[in-house]
Amino acid sequence: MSKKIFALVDCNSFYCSCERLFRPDLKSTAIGVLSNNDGCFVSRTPELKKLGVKTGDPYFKVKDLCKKNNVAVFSANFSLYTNLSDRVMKTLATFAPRIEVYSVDEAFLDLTGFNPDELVEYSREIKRIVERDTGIPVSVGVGYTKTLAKLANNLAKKSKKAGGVVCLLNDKHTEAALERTQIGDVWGIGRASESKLKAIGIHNAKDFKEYKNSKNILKLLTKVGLQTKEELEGNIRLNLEIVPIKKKEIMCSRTFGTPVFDMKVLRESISNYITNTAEKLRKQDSSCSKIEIFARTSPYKDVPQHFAFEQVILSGDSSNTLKMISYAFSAVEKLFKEGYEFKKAGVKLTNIVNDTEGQLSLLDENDSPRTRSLMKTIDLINKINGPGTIKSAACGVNDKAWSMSRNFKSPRYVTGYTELPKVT
DNA sequence: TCTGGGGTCCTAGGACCC
DNA sequence: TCTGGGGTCCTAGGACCC
Repeated sequence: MSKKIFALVDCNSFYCSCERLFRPDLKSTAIGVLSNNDGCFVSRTPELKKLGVKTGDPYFKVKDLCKKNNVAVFSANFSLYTNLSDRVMKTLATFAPRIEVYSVDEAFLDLTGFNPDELVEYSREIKRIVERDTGIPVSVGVGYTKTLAKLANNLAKKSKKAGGVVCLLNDKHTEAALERTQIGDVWGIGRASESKLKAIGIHNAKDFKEYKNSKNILKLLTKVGLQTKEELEGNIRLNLEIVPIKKKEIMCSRTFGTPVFDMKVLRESISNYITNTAEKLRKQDSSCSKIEIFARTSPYKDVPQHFAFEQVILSGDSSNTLKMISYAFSAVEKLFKEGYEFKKAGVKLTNIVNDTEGQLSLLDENDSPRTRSLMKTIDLINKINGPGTIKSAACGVNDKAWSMSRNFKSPRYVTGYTELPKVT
């Protein structure tokens, strides 16, 4: 059996590239895309990076800089990005027998069995075709583990010489790549782990790989950190996940466009979040028995602060939106406090179980087959006709005072429910 | 680098029990 | 009442990612 080979294909400045696709006039302009509620930057083109704007920078802090430099700023337009993402993934799927869609802008490909000597060329072909057929520029990294493919991809983005493709399939290349990669840039090593590793003299990926005392790594970073080290050594610890792993918790939270003082309005927002999470729950054929609900004031504003939290235990496992909303309502009544300006709220579903397990139970409190088929029908209608075509009255009407600010939203170039125009 | 958005998983350590 | 041993379950908060 031949050695496994992984490729990671990652879209360059994905959200910005999506906006640019429909605005060719912005070809060499600095572009930035803001998170929900126009909070902070989540995607930046190299031109914007050069101006010193970082991921996570709050927009208001660099507003002047952006104005001065004619930066094109957009509110996130997720339905557009999802739509283009699907096109990219479909194209990628034609290049490998097995593919894991890792996030909206990244996919791992199984290239096991390909001749390693031909993979640079093949990766360039992938890059070329994706760009030709979707208009989205991508980078490709190849390695013997996912972590190495990820590392290769980082270098492909950084190095001009690489032309967007880096393959780490021989020891010499790999050693050099590991040495060039700062420890904090390794996938899975965040800030906390970075400082712990630096404290014991590990500064780059090569130091980490060659560090002999695995027990110490286990102690410092737990098994997750050790797993990363082993992946850098070329030992597979993370496999391709073709079928998405079922989530153990599902969350939805939003910052409000305008503060909320009214319990009725808060209930309406919570109903929407329940609707959103319950749909995800059903999509993975699960039910849950616990809902956590929170609402909070803005910690950045000089107003009376309050963090309200309630959790409700459902009678039996459920994925029934209507039942869950009614439980959530009583929780909101408990947590709401008059006189505070709530700026953010959310829900989290936990105690998630497989539906198949639930169905074996004879408890009356679990969802009936009738309820299940009602929910399935609603999901189908919303899938065909668009989100929110059918929803609980508790969710309110479309034009909500509390909904997100999106002051820089691009027009609706595409919808999720029709074929995209051909991009040339 | 006080990182003003959203989401998920992991684990240390407490509660409880034998 | 204090102490020790050992196990399971649960949760808050840490950590990481996009």
